[in-house]
Amino acid sequence: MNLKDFKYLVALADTGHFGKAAAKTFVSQPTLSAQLRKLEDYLGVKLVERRPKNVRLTEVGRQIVVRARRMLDESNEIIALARNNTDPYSGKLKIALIPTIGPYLLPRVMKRIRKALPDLGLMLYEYQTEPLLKLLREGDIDVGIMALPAPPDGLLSCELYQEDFTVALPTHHPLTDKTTIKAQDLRGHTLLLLEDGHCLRDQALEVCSRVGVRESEDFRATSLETLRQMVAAGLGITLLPELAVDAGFGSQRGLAVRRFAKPAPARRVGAVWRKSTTRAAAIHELCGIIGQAITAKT
Amino acid sequence: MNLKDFKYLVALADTGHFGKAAAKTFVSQPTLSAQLRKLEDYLGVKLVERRPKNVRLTEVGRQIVVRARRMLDESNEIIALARNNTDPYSGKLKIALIPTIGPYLLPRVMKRIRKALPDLGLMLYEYQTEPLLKLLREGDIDVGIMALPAPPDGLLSCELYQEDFTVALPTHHPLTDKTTIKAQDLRGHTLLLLEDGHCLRDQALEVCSRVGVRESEDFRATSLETLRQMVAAGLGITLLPELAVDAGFGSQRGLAVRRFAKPAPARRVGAVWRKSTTRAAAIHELCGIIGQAITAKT
DNA sequence: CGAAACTGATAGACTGCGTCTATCGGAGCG
DNA sequence: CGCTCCGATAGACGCAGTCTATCAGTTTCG
Repeated sequence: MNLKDFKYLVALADTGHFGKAAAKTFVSQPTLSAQLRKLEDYLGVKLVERRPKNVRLTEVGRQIVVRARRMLDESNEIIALARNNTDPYSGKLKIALIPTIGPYLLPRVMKRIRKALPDLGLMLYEYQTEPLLKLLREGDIDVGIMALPAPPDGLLSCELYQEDFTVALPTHHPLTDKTTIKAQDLRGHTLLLLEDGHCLRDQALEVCSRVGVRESEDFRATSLETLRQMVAAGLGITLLPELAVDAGFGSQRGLAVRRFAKPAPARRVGAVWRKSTTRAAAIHELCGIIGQAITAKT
Repeated sequence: MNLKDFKYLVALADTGHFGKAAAKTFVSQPTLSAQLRKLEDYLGVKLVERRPKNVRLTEVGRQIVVRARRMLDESNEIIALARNNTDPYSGKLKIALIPTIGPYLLPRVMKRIRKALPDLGLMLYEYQTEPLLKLLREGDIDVGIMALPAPPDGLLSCELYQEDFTVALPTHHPLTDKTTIKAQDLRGHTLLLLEDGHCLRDQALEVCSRVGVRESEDFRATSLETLRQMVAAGLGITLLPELAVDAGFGSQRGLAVRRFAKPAPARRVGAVWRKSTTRAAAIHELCGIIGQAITAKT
């Protein structure tokens, strides 16, 4: 049983004439005749009544033509669906960012992306690194944007930019006197950090642990913004990634930011995707745009 | 684009595994692989993402699978539809009878037909000969039951039975004295007939015109029953086909019936259908049953 | 009433597609 | 580092779909 056979049948139903139906379907009349006979044999039912002057559908034939039409409609819809998705830069692209990047990166790049890839439907998600990687591997999302390095198994990645860490201090904190800060300067100060699961927490700890900074024991921020508020309230200091510094959410009152002395500790931010992805073209384009946007603004 | 390809695709969507999908569709793995690739090439879209451990559908792939499933459902429905109609003695059969036969023949045969062809859905209609033949030729009905001969163009027919004409008289009519009547005996009596269009009218006229019976000028009955009532009321005499005599509709009071002397004038009643009909088997069976029923009872 | 026209069926040949078996290449796993 | 699993590739084969040419049965018209 073949889709073409049903095309022939429907054409015959429309024209009531073998020759015209054949012309309509761009085959010879014997072909249509034979194929229709084959279909009738296969179904074990007479579909049309051949009459000297024209052809009339059987009762069963009529019922079957209804279904056949629906089938052909579906097939056309499939073709249309495929045609609309032929453009590799169209369709949905599911992209997840970690919480310490998303809110600060997106405002800087979304406008450019929309302009460069207007047909790309970006679906944005926010997950911490571990669940993000899990969803990525399972195919629930197409791209992850996170701190590199990413585990190499089945994944590819591309660095988008590096961002230095900065030190966020209460306005009247002694360290505000310095224009640049060295890691050792942090010794003895109380460090406020994000809760477990945020990679930024681990990165900050790695910077500070070498010089013996002690972490505030009874506090774990759930987001960078609350962390920022706590620092402004004078409860301690923290490290902020560069992109998060200028984000003008709420007021910056009570908060001072100082850069590290070169070479400043930094993290690499990149995009990660499956080797086997079908959206490589769109992803590469996306990476180019984001990289360009960040380096241009910095 | 082929239905099988979509079967492969759906199987792959279900199993997430080329080998298993191939087994499920009873082909080799390379076959399924090649056909799927062909489908992707044809549509110009990647449908599945081949991953080392299992396979995942593309976004487009998922959308297409939905349609593909619908298509396969339709095709299965078509097969089921055909299977249920494979029995030539099932399905609808549209049968029309002329008014002077239908009400008298049907009560004698319907029970037998239902018993012998329980799956045959009889659709019954009543038309005079001319419109009946028109509908028959156009395929709106499958069989006509009428007085023979039928015009031969594109039609076949089969005699079911012969029925003698009888003379219907008011109870106290002089002709009731005779046990059998000759055509000449009718001379000088007033003949009541059906309105134009009924073939029985023409048949009765043919019997009587040779002997110079005059028809009542201002009266045309619309049905045999009204005709019968008029005769019983003493307004004239008429000819009744044999089958209509014993039909016990209403009372027979005031009505006497006499047979013609042999050879009695008669009409042949038969079934008529298109040469090109697809229901020949059912029709032949039907004719056999009706013929048997009538000859058995007579 | 007979010839022409029209319609669908049949015959026979050819081509290409779908299918198979055998094998490869690559990735993950112990 | 070798084993295993999975999908892709190669090459051969056979049938199914298609074509052209022609037939057979009806209808139509001069």
